[in-house]
Amino acid sequence: MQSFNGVKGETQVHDISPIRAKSGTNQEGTSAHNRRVMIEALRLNGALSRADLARATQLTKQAVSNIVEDLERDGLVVALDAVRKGRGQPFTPYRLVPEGAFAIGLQIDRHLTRVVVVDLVGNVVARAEASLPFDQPSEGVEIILGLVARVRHELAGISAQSERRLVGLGVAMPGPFGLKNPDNKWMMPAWQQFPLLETLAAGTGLNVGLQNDAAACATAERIVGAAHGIDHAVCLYVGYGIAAGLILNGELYSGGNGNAGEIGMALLSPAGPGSTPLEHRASLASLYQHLGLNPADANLYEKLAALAVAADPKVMGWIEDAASDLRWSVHLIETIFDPQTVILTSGAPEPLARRLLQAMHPLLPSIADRPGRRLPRLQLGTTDPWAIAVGAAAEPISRAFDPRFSAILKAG
Amino acid sequence: MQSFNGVKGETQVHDISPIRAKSGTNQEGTSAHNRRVMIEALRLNGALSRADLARATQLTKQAVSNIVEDLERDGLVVALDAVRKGRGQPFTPYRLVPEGAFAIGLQIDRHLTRVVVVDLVGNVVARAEASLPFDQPSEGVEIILGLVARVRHELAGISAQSERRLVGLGVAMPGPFGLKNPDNKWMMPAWQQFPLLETLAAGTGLNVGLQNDAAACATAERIVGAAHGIDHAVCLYVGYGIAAGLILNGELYSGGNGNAGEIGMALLSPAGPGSTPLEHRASLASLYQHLGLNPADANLYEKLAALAVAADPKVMGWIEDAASDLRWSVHLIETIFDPQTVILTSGAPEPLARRLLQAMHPLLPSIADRPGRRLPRLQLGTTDPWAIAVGAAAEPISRAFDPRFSAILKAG
DNA sequence: TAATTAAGTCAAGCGAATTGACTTAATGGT
DNA sequence: ACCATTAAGTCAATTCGCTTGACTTAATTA
Repeated sequence: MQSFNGVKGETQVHDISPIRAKSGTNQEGTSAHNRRVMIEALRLNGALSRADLARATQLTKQAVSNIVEDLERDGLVVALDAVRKGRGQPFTPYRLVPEGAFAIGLQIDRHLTRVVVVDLVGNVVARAEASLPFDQPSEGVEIILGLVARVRHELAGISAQSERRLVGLGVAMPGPFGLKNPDNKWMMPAWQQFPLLETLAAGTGLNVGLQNDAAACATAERIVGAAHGIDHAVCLYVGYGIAAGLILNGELYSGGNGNAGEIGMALLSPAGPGSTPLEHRASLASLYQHLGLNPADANLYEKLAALAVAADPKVMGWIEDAASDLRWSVHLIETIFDPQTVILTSGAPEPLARRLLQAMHPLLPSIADRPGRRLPRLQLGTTDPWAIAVGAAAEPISRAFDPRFSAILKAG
Repeated sequence: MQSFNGVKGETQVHDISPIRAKSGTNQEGTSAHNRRVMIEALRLNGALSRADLARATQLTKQAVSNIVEDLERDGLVVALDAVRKGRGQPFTPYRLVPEGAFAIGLQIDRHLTRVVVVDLVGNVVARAEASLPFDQPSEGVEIILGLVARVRHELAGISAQSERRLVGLGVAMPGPFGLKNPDNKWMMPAWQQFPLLETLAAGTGLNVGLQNDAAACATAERIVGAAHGIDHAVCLYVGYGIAAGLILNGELYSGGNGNAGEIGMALLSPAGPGSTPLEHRASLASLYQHLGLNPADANLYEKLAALAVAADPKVMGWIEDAASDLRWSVHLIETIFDPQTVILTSGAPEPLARRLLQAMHPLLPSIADRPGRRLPRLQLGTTDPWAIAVGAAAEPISRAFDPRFSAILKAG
């Protein structure tokens, strides 16, 4: 018997280091998973009868009946009118109750913060924004807590229960996080050093989670956008910086340290003077610089929209250059991830985003160019500037209600 | 109430399209998962007592006891001598029984095929190889079935039970799979068109699965190599072609169509004449061409080893060029995936691989260059030419015994 | 020698899905 | 108009696998 490498399966009796193992599970995990599966099925299919749910999830009618009854008692689903269709007893479809759960989403951007409240199905039920001091997080947090209190108050008006149904607060801000040299203008260094999550958790009493802005965009696309029900999608987000949100196997992928998809810092060639980070070329920051605009300008959005509609030559020039890099980025993403589709999202006004999308065509050949494709290789996602805040809010909802491996396991 | 995009959560009562949903689960799923967790814990930690297992998996002592008893009866684990350590009753460590399961791994390469039998802990217990006609799969399959029969016969000599304990046959061959134009010399077009898996399944009576060679390499690294117990690792495989095997969240990631990681076809710049596929520059095929060697040469391996040891100038020149591209590839991989480590593996002789690894240093700066790192950014994996076959065999073992989401769910 | 610590077993309990028979309420064929 | 058929959904008993809490065993330490 021989091993192909030096690393044999030698038996070491007892290690000093902590034991590495995944958690086990029990009936609670089973039940939690099945509840989540029901919710996801209703989210993806609109409304389903118990019999439909049983067929779709491979559970017995009886199990489904019990779970649906539970969910109904918890106010997460509601029965619609019975439907007669063909032979047999009429069926009673169930659908999700939007007011069954809420989450708060917080986007922290360079000069601006947005807060939204999103319900179980992804509708925005309250929103608020304010400008933010770029380098004064302690002041900024006060502003944020004020906005959160405001939307919470608004939420309280919706129903008496709604406060009880808040599942968490999701934060989205530019990454990457936790690096050595945070004196990088893309990363909002002052905010990264500040104990943001702890302060927000203490100030709101909610569970707080963090993602980068591209991840939030992908999360938003998955809950209410182009990635709805798609298990392998990459969301290319062109904002002030540029990054990719990765939906792999139906879940957001964050990497070993939460920085997966931060392609803004990717160098564009192996070496030498042409070796520029992607962020310096294909990002709105580069566009602002190209146009000599001040990123803090309050009318920036409208100005850009007007220039894009008018096909301003300087804008078109930037588009052409950026499109070249982005076209190649899509090629690389397709080659590396083999996704079902790539979604282009942007903080830019829609006319600009559309022109950018057009300029990226024709796409470079890649393995994505395969026979029998159904989804487009590249499609436009949302260009709503609130999308990141929505995605931030979608994360706690997804954590609470979507089927996922970790939800089955004990503890953690 | 408003939604940030056109895509509202409108309730459609009953769709014609099939209902999309994940499977539910039940106690069988629970139990299957817990068994797998035990096996993984023993694989990662060598030998553990029931009490250790209970602590590590968060299950109760009693549950662990029952499962261990089951596993012991099934011949998958065995008790070692009791150990006295500190106060309390001595504990009885358990370890995996290598002969508890076997799988056959098959590598199909351009001019060669290798077959191995691997046991539960990753030891190679039988091996065989033969040369293969590049473009005659129907003949080739006969040769392969002959080799498989041979190793199975050898396996039968190990124990009476061993044939019953064969969990499957894993195939590894160059990808990508299922593209439009399979008249590409890297992809072995004749083999891709041939109904290989069906023929092998019929000819062996075993479950058959397929991966590309880089994925197999990553699977091998995970079971017995540098990625053992690491949940986020990318395995960069430099063989005749080049590709990456992706271990994400502790599982191999294959993408939407099974072609994730096939970076050989990645273009090295956005456009223009410099836009070459990576495969044309950083692969052994390019080295053979650079040296004027015939890839089918039987002594290729020894020749390359000798040239590398002697620091042949032509080889060193290729190494320098390839290292530049690979250094950049590592940079991109780190930026995109944020893995805990990148593993360089190769079908090249070890001296050549070592020189290549050295030439890749210093690495380009990236987000992987973070404070508090424990693992090296880049490390050398196996250079054993049998590694791909081992990885091919490891896949069915992993499928049968490793904890994974899909193993909990009902049905297939 | 007695107290303490820890591994591991025993037996009853419990939660959640399964099973199979049953009820309800439609449609479609004669 | 009637009855067989089809399908949704319920009822009650069962089963399966983890949990609970008390108990046993066997070592170390004071």
